[in-house]
Amino acid sequence: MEKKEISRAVINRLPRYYRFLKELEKEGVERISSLELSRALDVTASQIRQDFNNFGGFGQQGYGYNVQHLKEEIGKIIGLDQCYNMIIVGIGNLGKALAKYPGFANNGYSTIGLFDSDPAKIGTVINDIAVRGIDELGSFAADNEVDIAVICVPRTEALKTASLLVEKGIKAFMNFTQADLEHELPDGIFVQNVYLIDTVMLLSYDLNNSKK
Amino acid sequence: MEKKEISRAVINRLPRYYRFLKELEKEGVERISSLELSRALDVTASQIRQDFNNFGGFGQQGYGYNVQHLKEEIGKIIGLDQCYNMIIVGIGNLGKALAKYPGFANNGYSTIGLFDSDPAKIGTVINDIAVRGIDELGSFAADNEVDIAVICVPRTEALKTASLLVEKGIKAFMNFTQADLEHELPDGIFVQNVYLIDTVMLLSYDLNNSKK
DNA sequence: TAGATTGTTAATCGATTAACAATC
DNA sequence: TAGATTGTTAATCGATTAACAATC
Repeated sequence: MEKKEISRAVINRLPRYYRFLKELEKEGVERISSLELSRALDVTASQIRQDFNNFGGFGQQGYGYNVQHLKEEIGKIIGLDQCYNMIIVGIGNLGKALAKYPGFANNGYSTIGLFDSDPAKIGTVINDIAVRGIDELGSFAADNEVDIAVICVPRTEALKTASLLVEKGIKAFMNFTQADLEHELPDGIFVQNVYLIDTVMLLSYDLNNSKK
Repeated sequence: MEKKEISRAVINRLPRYYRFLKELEKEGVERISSLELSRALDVTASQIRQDFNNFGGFGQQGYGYNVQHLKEEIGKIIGLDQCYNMIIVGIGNLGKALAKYPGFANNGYSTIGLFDSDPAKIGTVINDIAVRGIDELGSFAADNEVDIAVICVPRTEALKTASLLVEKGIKAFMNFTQADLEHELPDGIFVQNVYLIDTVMLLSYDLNNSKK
């Protein structure tokens, strides 16, 4: 099983490919060429072929790609042939919104636990799941198979929370705080940050640097 | 005013630099070297100096960088010496959470309008702002100085909504839907996507491709 | 002055694009 | 078979890193 390390740039494009193919499939499109894909996705056809060939190539000369097959293969690479259990820690406005967000379940990510330290929230039910106290977090993580933890606690609590979960064996974090978990947690732990502030800042940069 | 185009990779790092410097400033740190920055931010010292030198260089040989000055200069580049007006369109769970999110206001982004099509929501007040009907969106955008629109409507409405706002002169969009606004809207319009699904997908990829 | 650390040029590395032979 | 389009190699482009002279 000799793998030639696949670059992060390629990986990062996979979800986008997947989503687009899923849509094509829904529309009943059967085949598509790299050129057509490139027009729809605003990348070069060459790049698309290169990307796919990192994984062995899923097409056929003279034909192109079978939409359904390509979708499934990319899904497998991402790991979408499995389901994942998520917990959300910190049921503030954002945590609550994520608990209700249908997109996760629709794609195979089930939320199986919600946690907050506020006694007023503990016991309330969101989307059929009761909020548990943060003191139960450790035991819950130890007793259940949790794949991904969504961190929505206040920034000051983020590292402590994540570290506890790492101890209990959780390896993947979706981080909505400004804490730099990636740098602070041990190697082999995966962190994806959603830095909402950074995102709007990039918009103001663009607004200020376009008027020429 | 000869500008040598600054690469997006550099721009994308600016918010992170800014946030870290802001924190250093709060802690009372006065000066810092590129080497110290590189340790804290997990990039090379060389890259940090390169990045800053795209804008002329803010340091001093033998001394390093003055934290406050550097923070202010990067802030100016991002455009944080100004304030911005935002509107949020689509007050579902996510839209509501964003309306209550303090991070925006804390960084100079004021939310001045909320819009939804659901009559039950219209008139309700979130964070001192009354939700308006979506039918008022066009006139509101025309009558007020709106810099950034946050798109939280259902995906099927996203392009229509954004197009209307483009007509009214809005140039920057923060997009929480899966719609590919970037590709569909005219040139010169800035879109930042927050694809929550893509983010968790990258975590499942990592989970599946680490166990060696 | 000597030491430190930047600014900046040159070297390296990696990712994207171009081109075309392979082949369906 | 002829046409189409991939898989794949080679060329280009851009971003990161290394190195060091400039200078505070």
